[in-house]
Amino acid sequence: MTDEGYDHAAIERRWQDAWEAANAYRTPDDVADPTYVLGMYPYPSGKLHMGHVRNYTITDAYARYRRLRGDDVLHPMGWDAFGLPAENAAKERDTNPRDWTFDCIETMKGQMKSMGFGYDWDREITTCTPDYYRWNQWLFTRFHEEGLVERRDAAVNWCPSCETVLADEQVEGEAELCWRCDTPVETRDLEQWFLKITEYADELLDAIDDLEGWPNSVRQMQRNWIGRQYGTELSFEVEGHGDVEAFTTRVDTIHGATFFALAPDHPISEELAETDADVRRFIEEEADPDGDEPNGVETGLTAENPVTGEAIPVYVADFVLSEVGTGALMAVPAHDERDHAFAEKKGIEIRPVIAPEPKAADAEEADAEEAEPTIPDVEEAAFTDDGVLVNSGEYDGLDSETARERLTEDIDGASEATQYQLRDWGISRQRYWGTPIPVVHCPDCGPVMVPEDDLPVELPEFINTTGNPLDAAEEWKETTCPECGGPAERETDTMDTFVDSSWYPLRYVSPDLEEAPFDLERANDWMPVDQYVGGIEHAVMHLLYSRFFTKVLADHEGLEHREPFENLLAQGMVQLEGEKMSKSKGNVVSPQRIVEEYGADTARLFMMQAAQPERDFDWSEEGVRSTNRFLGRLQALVEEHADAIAAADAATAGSGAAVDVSVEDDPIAAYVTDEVDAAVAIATAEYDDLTFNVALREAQELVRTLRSYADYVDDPDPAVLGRGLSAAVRLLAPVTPHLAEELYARLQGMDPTDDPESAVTEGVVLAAAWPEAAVDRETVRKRRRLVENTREDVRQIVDVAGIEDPESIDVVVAPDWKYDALEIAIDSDADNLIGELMAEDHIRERGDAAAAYGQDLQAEREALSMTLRGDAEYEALRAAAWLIEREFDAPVTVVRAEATADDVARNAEPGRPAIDIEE
RNA sequence: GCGGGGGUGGCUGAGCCUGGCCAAAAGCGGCGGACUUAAGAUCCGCUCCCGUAGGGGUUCGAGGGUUCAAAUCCCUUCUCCCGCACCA
Repeated sequence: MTDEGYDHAAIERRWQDAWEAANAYRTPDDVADPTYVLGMYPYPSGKLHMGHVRNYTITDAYARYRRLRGDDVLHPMGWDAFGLPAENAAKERDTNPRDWTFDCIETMKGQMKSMGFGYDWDREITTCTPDYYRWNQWLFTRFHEEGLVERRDAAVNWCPSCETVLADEQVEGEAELCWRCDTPVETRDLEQWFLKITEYADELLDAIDDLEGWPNSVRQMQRNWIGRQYGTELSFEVEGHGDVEAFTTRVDTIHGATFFALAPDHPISEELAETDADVRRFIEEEADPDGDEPNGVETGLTAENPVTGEAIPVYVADFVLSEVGTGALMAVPAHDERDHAFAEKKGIEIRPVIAPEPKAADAEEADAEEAEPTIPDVEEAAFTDDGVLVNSGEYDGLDSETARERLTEDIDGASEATQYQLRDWGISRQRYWGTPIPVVHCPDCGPVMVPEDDLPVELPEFINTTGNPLDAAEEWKETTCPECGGPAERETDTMDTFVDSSWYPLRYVSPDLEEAPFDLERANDWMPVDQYVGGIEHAVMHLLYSRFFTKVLADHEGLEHREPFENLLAQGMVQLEGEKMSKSKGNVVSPQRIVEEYGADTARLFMMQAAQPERDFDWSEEGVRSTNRFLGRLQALVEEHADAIAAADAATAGSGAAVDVSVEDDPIAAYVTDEVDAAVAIATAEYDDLTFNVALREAQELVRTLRSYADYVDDPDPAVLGRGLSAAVRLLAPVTPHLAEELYARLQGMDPTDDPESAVTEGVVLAAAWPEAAVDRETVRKRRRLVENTREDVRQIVDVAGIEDPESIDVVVAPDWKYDALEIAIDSDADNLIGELMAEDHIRERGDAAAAYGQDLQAEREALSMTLRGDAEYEALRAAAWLIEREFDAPVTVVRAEATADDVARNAEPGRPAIDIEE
């Protein structure tokens, strides 16, 4: 690097030390309602990767921004410290998960500090400490008391490689692979602990509509996951087996049910397998629930259709899933594609009972004899839409929806039923490194909750074994029953780590509290999290479980919030050449290297200005270098002028207070002042929206303008330049905090290298206020457009007219009466605009000119919009005149139309000055 | 299949909700110029077509429609991406 580099290492170190010494990011317990900004806490895997850096730069930038705006901010960090990788790593390295985890935490914490993330480390939480996980246990017992915990024998997803059970959510794709190690998942029957999240299924689903601060994609994914369906539950009597429950959403098609199907693991199927060799062979060998082809075997039994009394054949079929509905279904080949395929294969009758709704037009034509529905041809393909019933006896002619209601009412034992795809949450894991489930198994009393006073149940020392280390910890396992005092054994399963993360935002509120998981009163004040940021991979699991926990805590613990996260941002990926960075692809860019080479500020700024936070973007070394150069130039610019600025007026320049510059005295300074306001107005709005990329572009643009000013003018006004630099530095401060602090101190005449203490205590951006803009965005937009259009017009004229070397350029701003006329035209709804205009004396006086302009206005009537007023346009153009002079190397005169010759002024309109160029 | 989000100038990508200063931001790439011994960096322009005074023409996946006016609203259609899925 060259003359433009700056000593990022020294600067970053200096300010990181300063912040730490000043405890700058501490949020005291007594603040009323801080803005709660949270990034998803990381799993301490060893090193920070780019995804982390992006995630936490977003939250840090937003937290810093809110702080500069004067908010109290809560911005904590912690560790999702339980989990399988620690166990595997411990085995590999012959250590234990605890030491390995804490090593990782130390490393990552150091990296976070070197990135300059401003966390309240006094609130740090680490889920693998008894201080934290005791509350998982406590919550488990509370859930139990409220009837939200269940122990049942369940077929579970078992990963043979991880030797543990997985939640449904942790099984990926059609191939059913373990989310961690991609091993095909097997099924096992085990006694498992479940949290009854299904009790909250309706609320979890319905409340999604109100999560307006969440991305639609995530909301939709949760809706799908919960998968609520309304239908009918009814029973078919299967000969020899009594009533068998089936669920259907299409009871209107029941007259077309031509067979009945059972899942291979349905109790009846299993019973049949014992005596029927064909059924057994099918279940054991042929059934392939993952295959595309529906397969099945006839049982020889029949089921009685509860409506028609008809006896239909019963099959065991592999496309029937025991987890869906009741594991048994009435099949209607005519109106269901899957049933149709199966019926075709087995030669089962396909009987249409729904016809398309006759078209309204047809109905009218055939009015007299009532439009007969046309029975669809279902031999080739099923007709799956709703329609009108046919071949359905007394129900003929009803529309599907009405028929469903009527049939559900009429059929004996049938009832409306709701099905969910959401299952209860199995939290048992046969692993060591997690929260021990606080249960004791007594031969006499059965499973007994560990009493609150005996919590936490702490993990024993790690034992390196192939199975579950807790099972091998004999001494630990042996205990007495809390109820009868007899000998008993501890539960050896631990909890899914998603339990830990389901309530951790609450723990930050009172991380050291010993009486409860969280301070209720403060949590009520501080929650919910105002802005949550993390990866889309948690769209369902973590975010759904957290919502569930929050609702339970609201119902039973007095929490006054039912949702944990008000606004959610799912950040995009950091890619390299369009591909996700991953170790296996070997295309990983190390944040550490970037920080060492360019500094944390460069890394942060590059990431934030590269793209909107929710978008994927490509890492580019070139982009990083150019960002680094930008910071170098900014630093040099401040350095060059700092002394003059500080000397001129430390109070004014440093604080960025309004500077009084008139266009008359110093048009260029006025232009710069306007641009400072413009940048502040826009960047502020963009920071509010978390569109850092736009905000930062504005800040960078401002620096460019300031540099042009300093270069173009012989002696730039230190007050003007100082105000601009001070604003620019603060606009960048959320993203490049170290350099911002350094430069802010310099602008106030301090030398942080000589006098770090006072620079820290007096100069910090942290203590400064966000810059204020003297204009609104709309004015900025109009002003910039005017200047830009005018410059472009001059260029065009010069170009089209072939003017080689302009002698002088006159810019004539329209007379006030035209602005008045424009305003009247916009407000007016009169047919004859000219008449209305001529009613104004001062316009009528203009004679032909007024009539001509009136006609123009009339012609574009609907498209008119208000510009700045004449004097504002005049000022803006005067201030910008230097840009034109600089470009064409010719003097530019900006005048009002009143002060110039009529023939030129005639062309001037609001928003569009007349231009006259002398060759 | 169901649900969600897209298709914009050489590329990336804003705009679309709330129609009109939108031939359409910004960045990249390309071209020209300034600076420099030179390169790099930086700065100033240009980058759909035509045009000797700011003009005109044709564009925003395709086709229709609404409107004085459509990239923006409506309908149809093609296509890409993401999530879920033998879901009863």
